Amino acid sequence: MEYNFREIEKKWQEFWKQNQTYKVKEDASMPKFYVLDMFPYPSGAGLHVGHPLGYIASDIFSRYKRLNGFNVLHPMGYDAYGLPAEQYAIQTGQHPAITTKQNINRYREQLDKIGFCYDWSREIRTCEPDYYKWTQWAFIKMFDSYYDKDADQALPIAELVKRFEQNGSEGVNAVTTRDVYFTAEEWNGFAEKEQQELLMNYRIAYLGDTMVNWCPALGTVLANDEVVNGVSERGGHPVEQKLMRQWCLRVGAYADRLLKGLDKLDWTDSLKETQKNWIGRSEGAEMQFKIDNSDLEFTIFTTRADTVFGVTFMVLAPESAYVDQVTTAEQKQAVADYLAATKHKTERDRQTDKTVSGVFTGAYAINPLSGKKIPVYVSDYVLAGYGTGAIMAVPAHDSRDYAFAKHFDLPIIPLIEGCDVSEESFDAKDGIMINSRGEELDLNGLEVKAAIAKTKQFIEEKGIGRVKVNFRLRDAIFSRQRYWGEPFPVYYKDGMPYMLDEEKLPLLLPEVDSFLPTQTGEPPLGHARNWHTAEGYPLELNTMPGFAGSSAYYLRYMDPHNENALVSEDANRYWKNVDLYIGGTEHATGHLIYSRFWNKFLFDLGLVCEDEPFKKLVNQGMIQGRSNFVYRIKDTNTFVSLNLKDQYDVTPLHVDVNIVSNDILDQEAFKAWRPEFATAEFILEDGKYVCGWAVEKMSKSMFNVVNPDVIVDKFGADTLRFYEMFLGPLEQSKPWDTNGIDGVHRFLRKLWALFYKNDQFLPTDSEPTKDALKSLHKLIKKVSWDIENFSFNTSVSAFMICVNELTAQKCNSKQVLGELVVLLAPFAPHIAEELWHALGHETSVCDAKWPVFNEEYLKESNVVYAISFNGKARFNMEFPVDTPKEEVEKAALANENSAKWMDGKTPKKVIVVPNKIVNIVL
RNA sequence: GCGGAUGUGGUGUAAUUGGUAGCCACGCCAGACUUAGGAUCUGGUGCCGCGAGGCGUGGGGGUUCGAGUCCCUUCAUCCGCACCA
Repeated sequence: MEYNFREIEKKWQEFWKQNQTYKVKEDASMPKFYVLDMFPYPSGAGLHVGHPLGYIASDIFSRYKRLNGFNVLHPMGYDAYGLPAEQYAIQTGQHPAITTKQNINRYREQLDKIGFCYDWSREIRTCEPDYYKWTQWAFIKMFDSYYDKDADQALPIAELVKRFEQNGSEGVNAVTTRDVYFTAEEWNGFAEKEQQELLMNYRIAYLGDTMVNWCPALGTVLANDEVVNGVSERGGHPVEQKLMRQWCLRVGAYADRLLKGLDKLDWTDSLKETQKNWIGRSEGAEMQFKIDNSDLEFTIFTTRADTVFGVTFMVLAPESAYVDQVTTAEQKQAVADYLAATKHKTERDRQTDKTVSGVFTGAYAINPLSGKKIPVYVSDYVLAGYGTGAIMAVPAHDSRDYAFAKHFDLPIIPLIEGCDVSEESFDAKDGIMINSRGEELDLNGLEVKAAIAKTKQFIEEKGIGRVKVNFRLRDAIFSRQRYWGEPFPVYYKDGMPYMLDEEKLPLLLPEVDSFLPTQTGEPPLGHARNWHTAEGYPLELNTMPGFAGSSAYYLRYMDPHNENALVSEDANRYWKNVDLYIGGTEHATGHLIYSRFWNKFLFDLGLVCEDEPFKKLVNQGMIQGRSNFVYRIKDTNTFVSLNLKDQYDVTPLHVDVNIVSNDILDQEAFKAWRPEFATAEFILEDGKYVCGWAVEKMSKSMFNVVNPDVIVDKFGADTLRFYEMFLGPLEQSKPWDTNGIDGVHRFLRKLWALFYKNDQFLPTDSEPTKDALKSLHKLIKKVSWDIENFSFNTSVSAFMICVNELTAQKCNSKQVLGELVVLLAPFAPHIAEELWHALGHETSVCDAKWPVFNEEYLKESNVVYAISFNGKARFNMEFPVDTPKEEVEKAALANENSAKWMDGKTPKKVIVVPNKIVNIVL
């Protein structure tokens, strides 16, 4: 019997479906394990061979855990809202729901062929109402909550209102957009609208004014990467910075917890580091500076409080509210011109353009410690979004301030002993302070760190500032002027937003005639008819961004059909959180931050039992494309093989990798590929046409996309699964190279040959040999360790070695082969299932037991030691196992060969190494 | 600029975590059987050298009886973040 993978794979995929082999239920008698893949956005291009890499790894791990007695939750679904479907809709008029559904069907078909153990009864799609109902629901909860700093958690806004009614803002320590103070009397006297506006300052989901890239011609907000040189990437329309009222999530309130939570997680250091940088905690101080001859004062943030005596000017961000207030009449025009100029720069331009620019406001501030008068400037190197949007400039010790000071010829005062600031600033935070004595504060002679501490203490005592921790992490902008996204459960009354009743959820995405913005510049939902509540209040026109639906999806898999809750308490208690999450590193600062935030919020409300969603996270590497080239002799239709091409004047052309095998071109397929090549002629080497190759991104335009279906059809799913793992370490990026897949396929055939020779079934009930048990147990040990440590590529090699050994031994023991099949099941489930049944088992190999490793089988009767002199191995000696070190040492020295190598010298030292080496140092 | 990673045969990689570097494959070479199949099997294959032997993990230095692995330094490549005060 031949290894007919097509028949085998079809047969068992059908069997698993019939028997619902992969369906899981909560079962208190079994330990749970939750393995999750980052769910895909179903794009029109379908899966290429790089996509399943992580899925295969998680599938292996899931199956392994199941064989080890765990109740494994391993679900799959689709992140179905997104831009490409909408853009396709704009171009073709095809409704995004239709394209999305088609794409999902295609994905599913491709996934099914690979033989994953997903429980498809738990599938979710973010664009389905029974799913996005819970996205909308969570949004309402966020709207109805505020972040209490004393409790260090989110609390119901209703409780806050009660406190306002009794005591006003007094004693409330909450995360806010800006500081506000009012009494209970004032609060109770406010009209409804005023109260709502004040509460917006506290809500976790709030309407806020944020700076965006606004493109008036397109009527939409653009992301930074959609803007090039101040114009839109599509159409070249001007883009400006605009303050827009948008829904925001107060992610910043969770900054500290998001940072601290990382310590508990089993993530890679590099990923944790990326998140740490993104959150960007920095300790410093806020300080007030008064404006000369005015009651005005403004606050700055600094991490270098010690350098306050070196402040020679102040700088405000162009967007700072202080700018208008401090600018003098004489400077009004100059400042206005500068602001107009910066307005047309995108944030990205401002970051790339390092030339110094700025303008004097005419105002002077007073240094609160030295009493000196210092000029106040406006410059776009100060960001409105960080700290207070204003800085004290210390040119001697900050390179940006230094550049500014040089440009505007402002004084530079060195504050650290021995530093040279004639050419550049001295930014390092160490040294002894000088030039830092004021009337009340003297920092001279102190180390920088001590000086920072002393200054902080001083300004707090004097009430001119306070210690402050700042985060780089900003609140998430949550509005998109798009159609294909979750509608907000929001309506407007008197210009203020209100939430729909939870019973009214889901608020269905309405039909529209056009997916473009309206004539008046409203988002696409402006086209919807009857887009208002029953009472006639207008509904929100924005939709939610991509990360909304993916933030809590992992919870929904626990209880996907629950109509009354996102997840029931029981299901959540059982499954808790994700034990293993596998996905790309590109989500490090997006999805993985938002999702943690979203989960912590639900945790605060007591709705979920774990405060971190993903315990262990593994990032699989990207699979790049391996392009092939043919070389056309210029102005001809003749193509020359790779190693002869230098003899001609040639143009390399990309050729479809699917008509090339092991870099040999299929000439007939090439002629049929495109009409212009039908008459192609070839100059061959050794009768073959050899193609060139290069590693490039996998994309249609490079003709290097390899489709998993094609591989499955040619070699089988088990070969594909094995080969993807064999390619290299999971976390590493690597090019796909179909060359080499033969080796893995050959291995599966060798395995098959252990069971079948012609039509004869080889395994018998014979007693396993010592050698066979040794080969097997070596494999059990290796594969178990490898799977636990995600070292799948080395496992594949171990399988090959084991099968080679068993073949050489002519092993036919059912016992040994049976255990081998179980070890194989996570990697190559189809062939494993087939052989498992061939061995006489009735039930699925998925329900088998993982073999138990027994050290005894690996023990050798004799041990060979390499005898080395000064680290160089010279000859071998054999000892019975467990010979004491001392005896080995003695015997080695007494050996006649040793005498030759020692040449009469006395050894200085003899070391018996656990690795069976005796090193004699002369 | 800051941070993270990686550097081993012609190629993908491995190395019991400080213990004989190159496992397992691809490719290549030779042979067998076939003979148009990109099939299968066996053997060989780091480099230099006829050889004994020598040299070899990006380069240089160090620790050690012993270094791909640890330390210092340097180069190269890749990936994040980037005027964050």
